[in-house]
Amino acid sequence: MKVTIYDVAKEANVSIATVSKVINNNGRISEKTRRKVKEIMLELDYRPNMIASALMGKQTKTIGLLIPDFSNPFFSELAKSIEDRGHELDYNLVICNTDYDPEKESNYLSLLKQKQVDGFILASGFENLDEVEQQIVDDIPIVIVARDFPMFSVNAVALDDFMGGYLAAEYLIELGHENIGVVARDLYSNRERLRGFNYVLEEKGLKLNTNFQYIKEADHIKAGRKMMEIYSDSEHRPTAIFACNDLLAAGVIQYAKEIGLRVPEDLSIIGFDNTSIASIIEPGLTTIAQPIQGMGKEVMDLIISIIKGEREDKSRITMLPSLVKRNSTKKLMKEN
Amino acid sequence: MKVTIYDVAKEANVSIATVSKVINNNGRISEKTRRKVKEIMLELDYRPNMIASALMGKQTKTIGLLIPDFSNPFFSELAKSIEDRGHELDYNLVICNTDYDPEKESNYLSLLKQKQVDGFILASGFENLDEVEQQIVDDIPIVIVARDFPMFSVNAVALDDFMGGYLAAEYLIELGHENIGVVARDLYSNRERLRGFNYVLEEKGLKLNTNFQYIKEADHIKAGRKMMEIYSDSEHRPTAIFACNDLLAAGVIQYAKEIGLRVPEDLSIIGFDNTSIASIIEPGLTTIAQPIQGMGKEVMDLIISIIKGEREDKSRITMLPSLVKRNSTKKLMKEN
DNA sequence: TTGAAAGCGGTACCAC
DNA sequence: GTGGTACCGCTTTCAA
Repeated sequence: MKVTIYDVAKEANVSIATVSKVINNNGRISEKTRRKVKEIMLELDYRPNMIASALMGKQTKTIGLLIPDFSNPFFSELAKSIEDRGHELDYNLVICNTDYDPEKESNYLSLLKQKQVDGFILASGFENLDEVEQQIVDDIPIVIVARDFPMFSVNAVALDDFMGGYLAAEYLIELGHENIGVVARDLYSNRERLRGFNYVLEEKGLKLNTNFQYIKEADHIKAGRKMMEIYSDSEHRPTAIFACNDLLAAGVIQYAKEIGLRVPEDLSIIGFDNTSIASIIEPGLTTIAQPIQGMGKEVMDLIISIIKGEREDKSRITMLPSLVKRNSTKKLMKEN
Repeated sequence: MKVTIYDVAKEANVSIATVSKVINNNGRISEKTRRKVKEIMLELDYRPNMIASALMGKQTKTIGLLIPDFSNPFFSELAKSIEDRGHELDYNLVICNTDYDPEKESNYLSLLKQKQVDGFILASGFENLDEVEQQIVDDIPIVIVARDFPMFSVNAVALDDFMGGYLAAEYLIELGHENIGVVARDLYSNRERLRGFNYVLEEKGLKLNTNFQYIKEADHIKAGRKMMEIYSDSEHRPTAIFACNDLLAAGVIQYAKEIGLRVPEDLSIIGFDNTSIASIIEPGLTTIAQPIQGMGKEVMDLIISIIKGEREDKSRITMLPSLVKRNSTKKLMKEN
């Protein structure tokens, strides 16, 4: 049978109250009994049952992480960095894959609430924030990561997506491109990137390639391919593409090569995220880097400080993207 | 305040015992009271506190998953498939990234035991199985996945690694290659793959390229590059490489291209796992496919049946690999 | 400084 | 059928 606080108490000739105090390091205990009890705990290899203490209102040291899609390296790398920080701080993660499905999202939310997680980190879709607001009303600590919602009062660690799009456009234009296509999903973050992108274009008196449309496909590689197909079939094929994540960019590159376009000579491509695939594919992908490590750490630190009640006010931490140049982009050669 | 079983009982004018029976669908209850109670539960939006019932010995419906490295697509895809099946069966996953670190492994194991997870799925290193054996003694359900330990009596869902290596060798030899290099880590699974590989070589009277050595580097891409560097610097450069996972293969391809080798014309490469990166990189990677989806489902089903006490005996489910041909391999052109 | 006892929110046995 | 009640293992107040 598992050893409980009673076993320790009996063995040490003290009450369970006393044992509890030495476990939690509080209350007045003589140095002598404290040592004695500690000794017995070691001897019996006693591990407090966290379930029992959670029932008394203590924390479960467990946080729910909702992720839309594990198989996207951006999210798995983000999850890894969050988990890393959690491990340092002694928190575990219940990870849920939501497939961008609102129903799954709210199922998980209520299920994990039943399991008394200390808080939630949402990296998920949640285009509809009603559900989230409800949770906030219920006073569960929540932090949103990698997704910004300027219109809501939620704690968040987000990327400056506008700036990301801005950087991408700026660079492509600097390279001389004027006919540029975008590949994006109809998500808030992507819309922001697009907005930043268009901002620069307008500044320069340029316009987005008219074939632009939001992709629907769930499989990003395929979606990238498909969108590139649309662009390449059009009369005025873009000389450069800005893809709103690395996976989309990979799809674009694949298709471009298949139809005989050289990257970057015939087509420059810039991605977003700077996940591991950016350096795996060929040519190396120029991309807008998200500080994934940093975001993971920040979001974990933020939620824990909220759980511990260390902050009253809501915070929004905005991280800045940066341009990582590799070989998928090149100065446009004027054909004349 | 959260609504408890007492609130429901009071509101429905019954005892908590009755409510409990309704919740768990057991005991004799009149249809009338059952309906009444259910109605009240809905009305009050009552959610049983799983912590409390866990304390009474019921399951937590939570399983610990130990993974060595999230950022390896094989593991993130495996985790995803396990999570998927868990979701269907109403189990959550606490996912832990162990970085192949034995200390982290045992930390997590004991921590999650304190949290009363119903069982463990280990996809982790655990070259040293002492720890695992200890847990088995403690009677915690454990299943090992993607790692076989023929010498231990543990439940497992594993791949036939020997056969994987066998298939790889067979194919390369069929293509006419005779000087073949291997890239592998010193892990049980990799050793098995190598053994299967060598088995075929010997059959054909061939021998592994003498520059073979186990890689040490944690970063698989880099490790692949480094190993390819060793092979290419040697006098008798192999005409084909068998890399024990797709990431290693990607590294090999990168380096090969950088030094001007054409893949597959000058060098054929075959990977292992058939993760998403096999179709992302260029050329598409010929690889030995692991049935990741299937393994995820099997391992989840297996652990749950153990948890439910539906099986007495230990089982070892062996899944079979298959060869997926893409463009990184080619018939050897005899130079004469 | 220590310990008795009242919970926390359920489950399950046993009377009625 | 239904309800009283003793737990599960721990925390916390309060008295001694």
